[in-house]
Amino acid sequence: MTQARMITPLFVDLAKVEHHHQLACQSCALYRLCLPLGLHRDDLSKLDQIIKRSAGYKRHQILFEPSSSFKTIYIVRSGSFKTTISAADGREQVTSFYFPGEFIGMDAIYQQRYLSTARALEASSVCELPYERLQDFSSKIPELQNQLMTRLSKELSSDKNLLLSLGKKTAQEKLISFLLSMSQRFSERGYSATSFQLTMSRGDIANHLGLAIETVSRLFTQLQEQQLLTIQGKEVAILDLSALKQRCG
Amino acid sequence: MTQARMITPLFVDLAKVEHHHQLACQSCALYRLCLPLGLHRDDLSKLDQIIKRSAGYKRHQILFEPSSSFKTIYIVRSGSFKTTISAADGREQVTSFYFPGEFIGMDAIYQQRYLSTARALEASSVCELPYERLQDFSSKIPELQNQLMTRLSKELSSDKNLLLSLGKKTAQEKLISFLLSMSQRFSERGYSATSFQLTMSRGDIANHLGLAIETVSRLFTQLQEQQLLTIQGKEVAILDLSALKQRCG
DNA sequence: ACACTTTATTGACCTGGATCAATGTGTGAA
DNA sequence: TTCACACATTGATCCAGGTCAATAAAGTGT
Repeated sequence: MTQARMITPLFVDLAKVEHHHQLACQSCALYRLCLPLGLHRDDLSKLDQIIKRSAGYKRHQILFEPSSSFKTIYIVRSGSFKTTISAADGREQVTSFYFPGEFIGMDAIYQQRYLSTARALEASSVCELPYERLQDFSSKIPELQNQLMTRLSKELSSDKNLLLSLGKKTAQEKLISFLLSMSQRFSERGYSATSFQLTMSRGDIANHLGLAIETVSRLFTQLQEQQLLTIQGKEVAILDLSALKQRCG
Repeated sequence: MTQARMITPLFVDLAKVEHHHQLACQSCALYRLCLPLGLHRDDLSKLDQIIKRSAGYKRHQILFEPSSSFKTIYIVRSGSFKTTISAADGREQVTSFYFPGEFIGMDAIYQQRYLSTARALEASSVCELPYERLQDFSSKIPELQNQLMTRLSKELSSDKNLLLSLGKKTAQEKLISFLLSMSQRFSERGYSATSFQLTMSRGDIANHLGLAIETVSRLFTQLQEQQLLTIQGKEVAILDLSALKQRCG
């Protein structure tokens, strides 16, 4: 989500205000995608007071890991993150990518312990929601409670769709599904649905989809040969969105 | 979860009361595993009034599917269920199995539409929680709200663990992880951790783990040859639990 | 007890994608 | 600008697990 790729006004102000850590939700460019949506004006300003705007995270910097104590749910403010879960022997699975307005760390509510490790994919920043205070608030503000449940349920839905990909789809279908999901998320954020910059490496994509790096690389080449997209480095241009939709299973 | 396999007092009364659809939560044998845990006596009796105890479902009967309108979250009262999610071309992925005390349908909160199809694996029954009324209640009862969030988060955790299995584990590790998860869930419910009856078919297990039926069958044979367990039909006896734990990755 | 259907096992063979290996292409530090 | 190192592509080969095929059990209804 680099500044260079912005094509609509939604994020125009983000660069300017990036350093104003205590910017109120009401004037945040993410308002339409974020938690406060649907909250009353005065509820929102109360919520505002418990939210801490963090300093930035650098590429590869850890936001939390299983050894961190769970106190906070994070919302991406700018940039992007990945979460990974580890097997006993160190094998890792990239479970999700997160973009502005999305919540990270909700799987820690059960067990009060982060299940996964979250790392920045690029220079990024987050808002921190102290979970205990969020609980207090949401018992007073039904709409907030509703938002939290909806977000949890949304993550559940996307994990279940990924299960379908991992369990039943071919390598090509997996990669196309992934690209379409990226396309949709960029477009929801006011960027082009057909031309965007991936923030994760080929290795991250391959791992996330249960494939080898080489397979991902070959598939990109193949999709280019079929004139469905172009890709150079991290820059993707989708040439035939509907053809891709037909091939994703 | 057949009556024949009960070995502790936890479920002793369940057979007798099975037909009392309006049995109160307070006297339900599932109390310790279920939603009401931690609720005050009077809150509980209020909750009781919005819960509907359903009639039974037969093996293979559908509890809900994506075309059903979302109004209800279900809790398994007896028996077991599976949920499947479908690709456009009809391929299905078994996303979860559900046992007594577990919640089905939480992925429908986002979008207000069931994402998956839920089917009974055996003769089963559920409690129905009308979601709207549950929302009203949980804004008055913080502990209930907390329970709901925790359940959502728990399902998120187990889905993420399944992602790790599907993405990074070998066929044998997948099957062992699955058996250990079953073992734990039976044991939480007062059944033996080492001797239990699977309620799902080989096909369901294979599908859930992203394997072919034949592979599952061969792996069972192989694990028997290695003296780690015995299996005849659906009856499993784990002979060396700790050896299995070492091999699940 | 019977026939009939569904589910599970076992063997033989095949293939999609992994692995191994070599080379090419950024990209950031000094 | 150059070095150094991480990341990406491409080709050759291999194998875990899938597919196909043939029985064998285990349910299920009559």
